Formats: sequence, structure tokens, C-alpha cells
Amino acid sequence: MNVRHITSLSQASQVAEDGSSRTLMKGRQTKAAIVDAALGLASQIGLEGLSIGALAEVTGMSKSGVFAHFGSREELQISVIREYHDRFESEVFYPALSCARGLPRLQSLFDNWMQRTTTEIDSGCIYISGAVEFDDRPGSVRDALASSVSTWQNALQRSVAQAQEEKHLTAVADPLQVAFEIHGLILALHYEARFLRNPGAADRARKGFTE
Amino acid sequence: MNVRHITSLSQASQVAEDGSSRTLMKGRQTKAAIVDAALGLASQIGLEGLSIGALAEVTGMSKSGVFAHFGSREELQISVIREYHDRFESEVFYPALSCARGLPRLQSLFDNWMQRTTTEIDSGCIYISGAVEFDDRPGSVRDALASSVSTWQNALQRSVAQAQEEKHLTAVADPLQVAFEIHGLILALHYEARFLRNPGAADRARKGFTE
DNA sequence: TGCAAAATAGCACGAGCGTTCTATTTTTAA
DNA sequence: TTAAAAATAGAACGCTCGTGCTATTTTGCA
Repeated sequence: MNVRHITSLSQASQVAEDGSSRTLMKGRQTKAAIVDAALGLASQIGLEGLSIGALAEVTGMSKSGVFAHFGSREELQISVIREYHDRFESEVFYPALSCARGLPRLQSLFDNWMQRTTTEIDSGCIYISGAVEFDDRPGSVRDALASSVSTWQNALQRSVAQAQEEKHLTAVADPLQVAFEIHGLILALHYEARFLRNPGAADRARKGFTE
Repeated sequence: MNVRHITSLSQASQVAEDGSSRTLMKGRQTKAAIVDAALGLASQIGLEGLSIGALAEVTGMSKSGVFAHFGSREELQISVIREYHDRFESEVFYPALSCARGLPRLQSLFDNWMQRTTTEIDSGCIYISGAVEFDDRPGSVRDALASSVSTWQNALQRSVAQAQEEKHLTAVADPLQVAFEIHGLILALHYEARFLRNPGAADRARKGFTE
């Protein structure tokens, strides 16, 4: 489904031969701007709280104008999840690839994740809020969210396994176990810092990582 | 149903001088039944998803009949939080007091908490969903939730400190740090088991506790 | 048993929601 | 420059929401 979106990921912009004018279809520009605003909104009030009316007001468009880009609220939510996935990947995952396999890369993954979570103490995180909102609500939104989170978890587990192969980590512990505990640190940080407003939560998460 | 809660509201029940009849005002019985149903609903779909209309349908009452017991939606939500607090206390906290101070009691607290969280993989937990729903929505609901969670966290931290005093635990780690990491295990369990439906999460949480 | 008080029902309100339909404006391509 | 196509606006729909108001029923006590 949704061929429109797929193409927009790859060949949205097109440069004419003369190089002077970039013919970037207006619709896709607008859609990107809407998704950007939607991600900001959803981060704060959740994917479920995201409303087309509020989004129209923020972007200065009409409700139907916003709606036409997605065809349904679900598709809008999925677009937001994809956008978040891409940003997470390029802020947390890709930069760590420049570090050596093993502990250095794992450390970088954790540092980048911490950095992002620290930011999200103010803005919110849709991987966390979305999990709560969709944990027993089946459908395509839940599927998109779960698959996106699982992709990241697999990457993290792979990195732990590599650190063991490189003898940077004792091989006694299951990589799944290590990844689970790291995830717990991030979740506790988000909970205690964002909800309870406890200072020092970031330090405790970092301290917990250095076992 | 749920007579236990009614009496726990202190002066709900009244015994006549002759002691023969328990005159328990009808209103409070009904209110307790509504709160019970509301807690079940809120556990599944969240405090924000809780609607008076749905609650009326479940209890077989009219919307205004339900509403009159609380006067506002916020007050209903707060009643649900109080009910959850009481149940949590009597299922997790109080039973552990029969264990010896120190590690045995801490172990019991964790076991009881694990037991409850395992149940909540199916039913949901309003301490977790509520944190996400109200993390940047100030008001009395958030206050009630945060104060209830903090009460439990303080109890947990006290128990860790006692285990250190009894030399059951090395005193190098800050009790706040230990409690933080335990909280992380529970949050990761809830996330991975309830949202991602990963089996084995409970084992990993237990394994994480036995440092 | 009767009567005041409490509990509950019924109805209506204004608002916001996602969505549909049609008209209008803007953009794109020949 | 012009005509087709895409993007956007505007109004209206059926629905659900929390809440207020006014009856009506049920309860508890003298």
C-alpha cells in the first residue's frame, strides 16, 4: 500500500539538467512539513493524542488539506513512526558505526542513546509512549511501532554479541540479557526524569551501564 | 463485590447499636463497584482512555448516575489511582513486612512486585501508563500519581538501605542507584513482555535482580 | 409508615473528533 | 500559454465526550 510514501523516500527531489531549478513537488514538501510538525506534537502528547485539527492549526492549513496527504489518521501515525525511526537511526545507530566493533561501538551506541533520551526528557519519546498506548490495541500502527523497535533492539543485541566475540565482554551473559538491562536503564531514566522529575537519573543510568 | 475496599475507606460502614444490621450506605457500595470497574478499564486502556460513557455501560448505569459520584472526570481518575495504590500496598508492600529486615524483605518486595507485574502483562499497569500520559500534563491527577509512585519508591529505597545496614548488601552502592536499577528491570519487563510480547522477559528481570 | 435526603435516570448542550464531498486554487507539463 | 492534474479549502456528517439541569426513584431514619 501507500506507494506515494515509498517513492517520497527515494526520489522526491529531482534536479533539472541545467541545475538552476530544483523541481521538488510542492505536495511532498508540504507533507514533510506536516510530518515534522506531527512528530513534534506526537512526542509531547502521544500518537493517540495527535489530532488532525490540532495539526492543521499548527501548520496553518485546513483540516481537509492535512488529511488529504494521508487518507486516514492511522496512515498519519505510521508516517510519524517512520520519521522517528529514520531520525533515531541517523542520530544513534549510524554514527556508532565509525567506532571499532566490540565495546567501543557498544559504548557509542549507549552514549548516543543516552544523549537522545536526555533530550527526550523534555520532548518525549514515541517508542516509550507508543508502547503504552498500543500495547493491547492491534493494528497497523502497533505493527509499525513494534517492528521499528525490534529493529533497533536487534542491532543492540548484535553489538553486545560482537563485544563478546572481541573478548571485550565476558561471554557468560546472554546478549539478550545485557540488552534487556540496558533497555531497563533507559526506561528508568525516562520514567524518573520525565515523569517524576528526579534529578540525577541520567547519572544513575550511566553508572548502571558501567556494570 | 469488593467489600474490603469499602471498609478501607474508614467511615463508610456504620454499625447500629444493636450490632445486628450493618447499615452500609448504598451510595458507597455503588461507588466502590464503579471504581473497581474503572480500575479494570483504566488498566487496559489507560487513565486518559477512561470514559464515563463506557463506565456507565459496563456497570449498567446511566452516565449521569456514574458522574454524580465523582463530580468530575479528574476526581474519578484520582479515585482509581487511590484504589490502585491500596491494592499495590496490600499485595506488594505489607506481605513483605513479615520477612526479616534486610535482604529477605527486599527479596520479598521484589518477588511480590514481579508477581504483580507478571499479572499486569495481561491487564496493564496504571503506574506505567499513567506516567506516560501525565508526564507533561500538570494537575491533580498527575500529582496523585506521582505522590503514589514516590511513596512506593521511598519504601523500596528504605529496604535497600536496611539490607546494607544488616550487611546483606555491600554498602558501596547508593540505595537510590539500586532502586533505580530494580525499577529499570520492572519497566523493561513490562515493555518487552506486554508490548513486544517477548517470552523470557520475566526470567531476564529475575536474573537481573540477582546481580 | 411517612418524609426528607440521597441516588439515579433522562435529556440536552457545546465542543472536538475523523472523515466525506464538492468547489476552488495552485502547480505541473506539453 | 493552456489544459490537465494535483493540492488545498470549506462545509457538513455522525459520533463521542464531559457536564449541567431537572425529574424520578430509592433509601434511611423518626
